[in-house]
Amino acid sequence: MATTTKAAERAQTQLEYNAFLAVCPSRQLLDRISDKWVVLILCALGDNRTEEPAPPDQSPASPRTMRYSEIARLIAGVSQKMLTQTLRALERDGLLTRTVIPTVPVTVTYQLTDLGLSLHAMTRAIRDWAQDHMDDVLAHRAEHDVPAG
Amino acid sequence: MATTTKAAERAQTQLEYNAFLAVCPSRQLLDRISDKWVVLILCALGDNRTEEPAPPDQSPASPRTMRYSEIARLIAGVSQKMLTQTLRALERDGLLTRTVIPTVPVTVTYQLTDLGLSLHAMTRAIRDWAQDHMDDVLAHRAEHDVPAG
DNA sequence: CAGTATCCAGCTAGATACTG
DNA sequence: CAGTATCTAGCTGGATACTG
Repeated sequence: MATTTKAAERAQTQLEYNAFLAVCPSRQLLDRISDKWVVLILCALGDNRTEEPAPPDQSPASPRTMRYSEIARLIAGVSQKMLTQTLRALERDGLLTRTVIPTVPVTVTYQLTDLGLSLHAMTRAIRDWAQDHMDDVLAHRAEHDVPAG
Repeated sequence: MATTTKAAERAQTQLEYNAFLAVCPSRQLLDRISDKWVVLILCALGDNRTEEPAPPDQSPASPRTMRYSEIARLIAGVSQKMLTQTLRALERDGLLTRTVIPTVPVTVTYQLTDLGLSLHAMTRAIRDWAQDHMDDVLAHRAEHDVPAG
């Protein structure tokens, strides 16, 4: 079938593609953190106090536990659909725990697991990088965008 | 206009949303690394020798310079459109340099800048995390997916 | 070889309404 | 309060064809 010539080529390269990805497991994680809501939720649960080092004597056992509505309020721009969907995915992956408290109006709390906290450390490192270098990136971008000069 | 009640509420929360993001610059970087091609290109240019520590005496000045077609071949699954588009975006952000050599069939090479290399260090750290913990994630996922038990 | 331009399918994610 | 379900618009990204 000469009709699938281009497609066959693609299929061939797909094999190399997979081989490359096989040695590059970042792809697996990529699918997880490439979702901006994942990172923002991680950010919210792992570092909900804004850059503020909490006084250790006030809340010594800061559980970093947040209710659904708290997360929704903090991240705000997220829709219910995306928030629930992302939280469930993270729960499924063992990055956070979901606790249902059968009160009259049901209460649900979320908390990062150790695994989730370790990933949060990664994303926080990236955020630190961003704080250090984002100016450079934006400067380059602006310089590259000069109309004509 | 009472017709925009819901929209108005959203607009309100958007403000909080932005405020949260304002203190969380990871959003800026997220838009950059949330693209899987970005990470794969970074991976290709920053670490094209597969985990293999190159002998320092063989290629002491390993320039990590790759031609367009080399990158295309390594990542393969990427389309020309996405590859070019992503490379240009990264060049615009100062993460890599694009060099055009006016040979008879034009030659174009790409190379990470120091800035790009530092971001690559971040993504490599994440890849290391993935290698260490992805099994846990997959185990949790499988356990969570048990049909009925 | 490297890139541009166009067309289009598929997924993402937002809005809305309803439930326990 | 916390979620589920549905509909849909918009963006992403892939295929294809053409250029210098």
